Amino acid sequence: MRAREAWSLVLELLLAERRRVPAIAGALRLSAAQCHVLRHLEPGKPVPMRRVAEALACDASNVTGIVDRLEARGLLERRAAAHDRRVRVVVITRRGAAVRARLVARLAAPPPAIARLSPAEQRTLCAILRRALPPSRSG
Amino acid sequence: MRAREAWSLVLELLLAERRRVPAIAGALRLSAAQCHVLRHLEPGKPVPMRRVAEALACDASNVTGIVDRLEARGLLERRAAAHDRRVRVVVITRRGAAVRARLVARLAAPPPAIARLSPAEQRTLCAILRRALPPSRSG
DNA sequence: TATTGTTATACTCTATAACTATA
DNA sequence: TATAGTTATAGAGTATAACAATA
Repeated sequence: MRAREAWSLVLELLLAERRRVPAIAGALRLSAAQCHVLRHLEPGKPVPMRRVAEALACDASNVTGIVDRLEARGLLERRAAAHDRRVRVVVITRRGAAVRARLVARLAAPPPAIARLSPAEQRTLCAILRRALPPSRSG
Repeated sequence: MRAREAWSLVLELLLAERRRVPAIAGALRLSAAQCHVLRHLEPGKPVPMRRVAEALACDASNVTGIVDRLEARGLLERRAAAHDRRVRVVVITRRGAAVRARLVARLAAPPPAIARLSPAEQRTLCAILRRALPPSRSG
């Protein structure tokens, strides 16, 4: 059973890259949670607050403050939902989309650990990870 | 170049397992940062505060509070270092070591994504990740 | 009655700056 | 002068509980 060893190696990689998100976030004057929200908001696709809370995997009460701060910077907007007046949806603004694009680009840059692998190893890694991850997944 | 794709898949796995550490921490009534500290402290091996800060990759001023709370629960102790009276070292207690053992065991349990891979895939994954990770690494 | 979003509250992590005691 | 640890401070994330508006 190599599952434990494989997992411990993944954890190690995870630990090695632990500062990556905070560092990229900081360079864009964002927090990690704010990055998650921006990343989750595709331009032109409104998302209810409740869905944002699920994406962040945190209590809904926290989303109020996180969205407040993003809205104050003009990176997203709150709107009323037509079908249910209890619901408020969040939409990324043009300015927010520009920040999001930079964010996504920086996150996508592979770290040294991945870059140092040979093309063949990278292909194999892709194949295995595609098998490992559940089929239904959202960025 | 599959590096970007491989990295995006690793990020996805990372995202999928994002709640793992907080969840395990919470079950042991610890924060994520406190878990990192306990994990870093091998029984019988004192570590200077400064090294703890490096392990957490945060400013040294934060370590004071984190260690304070662990010390208040009797999970570790502060001691004076013999060679340099400015330095204080941290040592895990017997009680702390017991909590640490449970913590490490739970962290080590492979998640579904890894467990669903075949033994051959797991072996290959191990081999690739060992190549990816720098040789000098500490848990 | 149940759900959505908010507010109030309390705790922890985080960085920066200033301080002390050593070196 | 420089370093190790602390304190003070401010800002952000987190959970729980209570609340108003709506379903």
